Amino acid sequence: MGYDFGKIEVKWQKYWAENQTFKAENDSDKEKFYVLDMFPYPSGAGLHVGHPLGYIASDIYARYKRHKGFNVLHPQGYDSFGLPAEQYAIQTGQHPAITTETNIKRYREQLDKIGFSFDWNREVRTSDPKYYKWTQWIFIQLFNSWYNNDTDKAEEINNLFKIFNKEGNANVQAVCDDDVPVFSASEWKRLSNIEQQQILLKYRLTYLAESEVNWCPALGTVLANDEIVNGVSERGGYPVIRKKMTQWSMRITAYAQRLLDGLDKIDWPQPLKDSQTNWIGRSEGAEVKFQIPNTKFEIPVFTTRPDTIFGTSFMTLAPEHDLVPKITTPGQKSEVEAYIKSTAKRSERDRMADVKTITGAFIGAYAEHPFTKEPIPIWIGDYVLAGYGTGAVMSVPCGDQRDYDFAKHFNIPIPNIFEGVDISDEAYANKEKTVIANSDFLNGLPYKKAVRKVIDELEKHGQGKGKINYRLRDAVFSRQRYWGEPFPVYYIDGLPQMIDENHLPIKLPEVAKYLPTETGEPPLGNATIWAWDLQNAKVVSCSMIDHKTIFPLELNTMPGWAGSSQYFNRYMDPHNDQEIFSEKAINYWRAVDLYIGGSEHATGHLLYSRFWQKFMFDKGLVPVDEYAKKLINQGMITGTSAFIYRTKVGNRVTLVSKNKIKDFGGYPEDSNEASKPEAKGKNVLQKIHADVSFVNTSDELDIAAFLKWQPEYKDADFILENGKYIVGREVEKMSKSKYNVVSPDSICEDYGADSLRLYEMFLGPLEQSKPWNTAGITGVHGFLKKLWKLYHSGPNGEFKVDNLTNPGGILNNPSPESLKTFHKTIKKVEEDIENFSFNTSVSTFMICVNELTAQKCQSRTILEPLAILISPYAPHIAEELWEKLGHSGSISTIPFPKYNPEYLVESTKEYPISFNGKTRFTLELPMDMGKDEIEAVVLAHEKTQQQLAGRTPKKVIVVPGKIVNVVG
RNA sequence: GCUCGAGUGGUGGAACUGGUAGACACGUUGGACUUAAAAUCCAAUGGACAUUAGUCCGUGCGGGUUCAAGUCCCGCCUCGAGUACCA
Repeated sequence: MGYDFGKIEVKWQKYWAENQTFKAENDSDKEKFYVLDMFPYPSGAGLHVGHPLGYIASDIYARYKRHKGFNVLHPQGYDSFGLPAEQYAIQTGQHPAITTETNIKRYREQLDKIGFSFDWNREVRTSDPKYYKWTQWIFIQLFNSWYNNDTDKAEEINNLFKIFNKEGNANVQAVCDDDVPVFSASEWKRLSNIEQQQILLKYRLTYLAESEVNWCPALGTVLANDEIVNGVSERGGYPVIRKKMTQWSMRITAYAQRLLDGLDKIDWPQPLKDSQTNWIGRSEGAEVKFQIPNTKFEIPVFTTRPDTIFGTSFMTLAPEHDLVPKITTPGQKSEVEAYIKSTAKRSERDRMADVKTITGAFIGAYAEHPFTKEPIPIWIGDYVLAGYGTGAVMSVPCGDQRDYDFAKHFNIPIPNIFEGVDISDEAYANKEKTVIANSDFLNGLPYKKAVRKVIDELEKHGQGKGKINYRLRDAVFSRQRYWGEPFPVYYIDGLPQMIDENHLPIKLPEVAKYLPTETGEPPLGNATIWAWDLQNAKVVSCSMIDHKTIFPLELNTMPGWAGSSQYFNRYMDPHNDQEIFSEKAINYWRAVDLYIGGSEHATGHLLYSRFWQKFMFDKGLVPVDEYAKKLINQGMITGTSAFIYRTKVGNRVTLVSKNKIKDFGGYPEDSNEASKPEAKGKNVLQKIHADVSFVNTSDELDIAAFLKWQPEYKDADFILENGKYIVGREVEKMSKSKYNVVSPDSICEDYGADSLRLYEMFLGPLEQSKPWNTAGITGVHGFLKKLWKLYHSGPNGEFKVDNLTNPGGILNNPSPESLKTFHKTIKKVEEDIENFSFNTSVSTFMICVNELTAQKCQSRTILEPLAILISPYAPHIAEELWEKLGHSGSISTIPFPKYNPEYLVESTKEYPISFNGKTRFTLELPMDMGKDEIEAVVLAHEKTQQQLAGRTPKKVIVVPGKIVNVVG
């Protein structure tokens, strides 16, 4: 009886589903362990073999932890709001909910075939109103909060309101908009309700504000930076302009420092931490105020080099800076306006790509140096970004290369304030070696001391202060899309109001069209019913808006990251319709113990979700402020594309086999030869992707199948080698358009899910990216067959354990060498799982089974625990063998075997001995011999004596079990 | 440009704190069993000379530390990922 993986896998998958084998309880005496995957977006293309890599790794770990006696939470769900479903809807009119449902079904089928131990009772979908009710709920909590820098946490907005009533805002240390005026309690009370609300909005953790976005008028929507190529939209090639729009934003900047500090507490990959650190971009320096004489204006700038303040020879503002129109002199007006117009046309990307060209304009105004009181000309230039710092810089050309280049270009003086440094060719930016000169009270001071001194002086004169600036910006939270969470917001007199929590969720309305309306309103503007009836607390028809009891609703939807920022906590109590999760559930599960997912979310999801978690922590809703203790980034699995080479001979299309190209007098179009000028007019062969499913493991193309797929080559000539057409191979990203996609379904069908699981792990280290190559799977598949055989040694292939009652059939006493083999394996496998070295443990299994087979191991004492050991990796075959061994029920919670160190002790061990790194011989010594004893034996050894030739050894290096080294 | 990571056979990759480099697997070659193929099993497989027994060279390049370096230090080269006028 052979290894019939198909039958076994169907049987056990059905068993697990029927018996709810992997259901996690919120009530358990066992210790908890939470293993989380990043939930997938269910795309129409289905899964390819690259997708489940992380899921397999986390599944192995989850199953291992179950064997170790933990109550394991291992959930899965779908991040089902998103662009592709909406694009599809725009093209076909098909409702995104329908395509999403279809895709989820397909995903589920594919996932089930791989045999994951997910607790599907806890499935969540971000597009499900029962789920996004709580996304909307969190939004309301954020709206009702402000960030108090004194207590360093988020607090109720009502408290702020009370403080304003009592004493105004002079003593409030809050993270808020820059333009909040200082007011007293009496001034506050004199404000109208609307004015008060407008001020509170500047403090709320989610707020409405004008921000600059990439607007594509033709598409009628905002585009992200990566949706724009060379200044035009990626889709359609329409022009994109930068435009100010009123948008919802999240005040993530309030948490910048805590997001940085938190990184020290969590076990995440260093590169990922680095990229978050980078993204937050903390820099220390000072804010300096420059007055503009004879006006009420002052320009604050941020600088990391306040020590160079006496080197300031001009100021530069971002072209979009608010003050520019106000302070430009009439004589410069036309030039300045022309410049602003020309920069506004350039997209962010253009600006980035073209950093070499120096442009700018003098605006005619002068600021006053805070110390020397000398006039400083004010320029605008697009090397200064509106969104960073204050959008203005004090330009110190001797100390900053960009300022230097700008000064050179516009003939602005470059005063030197560094001692003993030549700045005739370039700026001098080495802070550590800086000694300041020509700088009044700073002369002779090194960088650090000078910085401190300047900040002291600035503060004394009210001209500035020490400041920490962050690169991180508040996150824009509005999208002009249909397929996302609606905001629980309506407007009275243009002011946003939260819908009462009791009326959530606010469900997405049906719309006629999924594109934004022509007036620029988001798709929800196309809904026939989409307004808020305050009295009756329900969504009603647009035509009835009277602004008295019926009010307009927010038409934007939330961005993709909204739904994924708290899903890990919702899994703990996913069916709770009273609370986002119960206190009991969150206090039991607390945090994710192991999170596995891709590094592409480093500065998106993984940052936003940490932000929300910290907010939830401040509100006392969660017990920990970092939700994932350990995180692992699995690498990408790339595809191995296949190419055919096409050319024309006369009028005939000719396809040339790879190794015949040279004989044919040609070369592939991307080869070195083809790029040389002499290649012109020579025989350059076009490379065309062939579907990898028509290519066998020896790179031979199945011509018949290929022609069926691409009938246009029916009449082509094939130039073969040895009767075969050999394709070219290249590693590329796995993608439909490259015809190199391998689906897990076909692998499961041909080799089984257990082979797929083992092979994905065997391919290489989890965190590395590596190419898929189906050919190699025969190795692990062969291993599973050997494993099966190990348990089936009878002459007719009957199960070996059936012979248990048959005298002489089964030896219950394993041989010492089998015990050694097996206990060695337990130790290694356990260590490997704990270190996430899944690839090497697969090798360990292979060695183990090979050795046990060679040793003719027939012992139940070994074969039983071996099945457990292997079950996290290959659960189906393990369950089947476990059953054949006479057990009922699932193997999944049977305790993991323990190794006995006694079996690992070797009685003697060969110790290689070397002298001066050259001469080597070995001694056989008992394993348990101590250091001194070994030394004595080594010295007494005849050969050692010869080698030492009468000299006394300086030292004997002993590493028990490893090596002995004698230094003569 | 900056930050991080990686360079080991024909290929994917092993090698724990420096301690017999190339585990395990793919591929290739030869053999067994077969009418044949598949499947299975056995053997060889870093390179060069010797082909019994051995010797020398080998972890991107050049130095260094050490009895001993893939591993540690210094200087380069190449590739990959992220980020980009951040004042």
